[in-house]
Amino acid sequence: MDGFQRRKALKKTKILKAALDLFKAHGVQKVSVAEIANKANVSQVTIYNYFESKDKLMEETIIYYVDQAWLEAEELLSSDVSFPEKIKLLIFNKKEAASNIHEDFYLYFMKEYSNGSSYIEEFYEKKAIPKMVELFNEGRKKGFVDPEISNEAIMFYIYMIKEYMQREDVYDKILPYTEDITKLLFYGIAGDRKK
Amino acid sequence: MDGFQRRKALKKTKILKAALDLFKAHGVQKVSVAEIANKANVSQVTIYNYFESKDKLMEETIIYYVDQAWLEAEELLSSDVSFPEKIKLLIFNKKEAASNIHEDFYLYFMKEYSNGSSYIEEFYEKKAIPKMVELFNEGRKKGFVDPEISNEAIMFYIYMIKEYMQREDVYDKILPYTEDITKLLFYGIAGDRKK
Amino acid sequence: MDGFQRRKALKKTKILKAALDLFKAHGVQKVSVAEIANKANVSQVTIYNYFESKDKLMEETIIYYVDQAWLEAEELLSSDVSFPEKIKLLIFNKKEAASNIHEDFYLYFMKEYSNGSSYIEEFYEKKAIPKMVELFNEGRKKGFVDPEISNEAIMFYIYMIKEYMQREDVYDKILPYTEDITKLLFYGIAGDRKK
Amino acid sequence: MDGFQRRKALKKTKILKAALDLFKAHGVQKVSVAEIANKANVSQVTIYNYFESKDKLMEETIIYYVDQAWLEAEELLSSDVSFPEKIKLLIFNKKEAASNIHEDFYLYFMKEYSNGSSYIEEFYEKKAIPKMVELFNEGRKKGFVDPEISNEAIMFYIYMIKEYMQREDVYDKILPYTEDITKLLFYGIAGDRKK
DNA sequence: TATGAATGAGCATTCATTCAT
DNA sequence: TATGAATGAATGCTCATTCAT
Repeated sequence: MDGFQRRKALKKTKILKAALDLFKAHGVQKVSVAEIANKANVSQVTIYNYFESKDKLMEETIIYYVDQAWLEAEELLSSDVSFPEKIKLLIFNKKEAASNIHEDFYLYFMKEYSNGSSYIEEFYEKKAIPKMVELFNEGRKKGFVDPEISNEAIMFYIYMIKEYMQREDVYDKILPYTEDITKLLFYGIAGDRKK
Repeated sequence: MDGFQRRKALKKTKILKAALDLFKAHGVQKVSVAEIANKANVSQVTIYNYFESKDKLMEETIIYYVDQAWLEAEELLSSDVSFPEKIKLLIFNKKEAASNIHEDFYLYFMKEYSNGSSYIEEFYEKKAIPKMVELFNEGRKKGFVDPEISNEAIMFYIYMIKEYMQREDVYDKILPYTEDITKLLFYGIAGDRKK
Repeated sequence: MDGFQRRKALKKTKILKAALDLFKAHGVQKVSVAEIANKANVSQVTIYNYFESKDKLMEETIIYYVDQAWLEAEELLSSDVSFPEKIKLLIFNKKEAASNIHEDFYLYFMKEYSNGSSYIEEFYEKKAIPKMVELFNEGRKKGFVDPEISNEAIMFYIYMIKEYMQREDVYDKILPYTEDITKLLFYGIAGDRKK
Repeated sequence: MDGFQRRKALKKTKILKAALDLFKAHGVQKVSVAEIANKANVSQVTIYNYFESKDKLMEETIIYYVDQAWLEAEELLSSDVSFPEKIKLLIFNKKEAASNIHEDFYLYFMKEYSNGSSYIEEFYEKKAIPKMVELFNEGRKKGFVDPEISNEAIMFYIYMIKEYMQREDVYDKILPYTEDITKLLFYGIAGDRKK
């Protein structure tokens, strides 16, 4: 990558960062291209030169965000803590890049995901899901996970909780019940019947 | 209620219905007052006469929606099926008014709820929560519910799943895992360890 | 005037009063027909039944106002005070119906006057001007008024000052200079050179 | 000022000119931003880019107008004519930028003035008033001005007449009485009693 | 006669996008 | 490449006026 391209990439990142910050804070719909340009200290047209349209910018912002978030998640998954702890951190760890996402942005993110936008789709298929499956298998080996439950269902479950926790209005309300939620995740509403 | 008022109420309902349909389908922000007026076959101004502003219209639309949804939920809760079946239906019953809500509308709904808008808040406090608590207590009596888990946590859990299922992009994907999800809800990822 | 007509007249007056109050307070342009209807406790349509249009309502409101103001002015002019005192009161007497008129209303009033709307025109010609001329002649007889100055010019002068004083933004600022203004009116910027 | 800025300033002036013309002719409230845009041959949005809002545009238009009017007034005041002639010209000189202002615009102008909008306020304090005081002092030295009358009162008087003359409906009617008005200004309704 | 309901036309303002340099 | 300037289209909202009872 020569100087030109490096500078170009830098500027792109600057724009993506600005966009991500604003999208996270106020949602996609409420943020105008002008605001992003302003925050990134570039002209609106520069944004169009790099990203074609607000829609495309949003797509790339999501990709940028996914990449960042994945770095954090991967670190956690590869770390040396017990299975239950991993699960708990995965769900409640507020440090993650995702923290305090404006719901509106999350929606766009999820839509992107389910729309089959190749990058996100591939990211899940090639990176996120395998790593999670690996985690569950580890959990099964250690007796934490019911062998009869499909990985898909568990994943759905975990993403669901995680996502729910991201919501501004939910997190604080639910924090006091962290223990209960964890218990529910592991043993369901019927409780640990072995005890 | 005389003829005048009846007609007024009818028109109001017509507008609310149109608004609800459109909000559900495309979200609040993407639907213009003009579109609602069009769909309801009234003039924009009539909407303003009845509802003051788009914001207020949205509030009333949410109330209208909650009322409708509650009718269905209450029927289910009062019906003569077993506890597990009730829970399952509560979560997966697609017949409910809520079906296929555009996420954006849901966001507004939840914001309304957490903002302490009196009607919704009161609705939960006075109607929804008591009925749910009653359900859980019944479940506990019959041994389906861990006595150590708080009602709040369970409710959070159920609403979370329910809400998640409402999402256009999720429902179809998750349907095949209905059984697994139900199991997870009841026994968690550890599975029914009593078996 | 039978009961019907009396009630009709009463309602008309009620509307005119409401309109006048609002016009005075906020100007003609900022007051909507709905507000007038509201303040007068009648329906908008009733206003249209009586006055045809907002424009016509305004015309009649002005007439109503002129009639009221004239009553006060006439009383003053017919009273038993000296010529200079009369002039002074005429100009500075804040009690008059006109007090604290929103400028915007005054504009409409003056436009009406200069447009040759028959009533106002006639009012001036038949009532106001003759009375003023009478006053000036009395003033001339007593040596207060230069015989060489035309009545028209004096009238213009007095109306001008009076009108200027009506303006919200002017009255308070100018009050401290009341004496100076009066002197200027009587002796001009050159001052009383006889002294 | 480079080419960019020059063109920008030019366009701004073009808009201000259009706005001033329209405001003068029909008043502020009756003129829509669209009309101004049309007359200035720019898009509405351009106006918003330059002036933020209709209100701000109006403020700047007033400033623009004051500046223009002052240029003419200053020239007159610095010219080599007698004191009485200066006063007369000041009042009756129709050439001035102010000519035939719609009253509504004048209201906004005066409101601006009395609201303490810094520019106009400062303009009066630093420029207009000192120059006028200078004029009066000159008049006093030459025996045209009563030493006992305050500058404030005289200024009030002159502005009042000037303003009154600006009004569309007044000027033509009053023109025949120019001489009388001037006499009244100098000697009051009592007349020049020295004669 | 009186009125609640309804409306077409208009307004200030915002925004994603393109033009011209 | 980068940008200041410009814009068409749309939006929420208001108002004087008319309809229908």
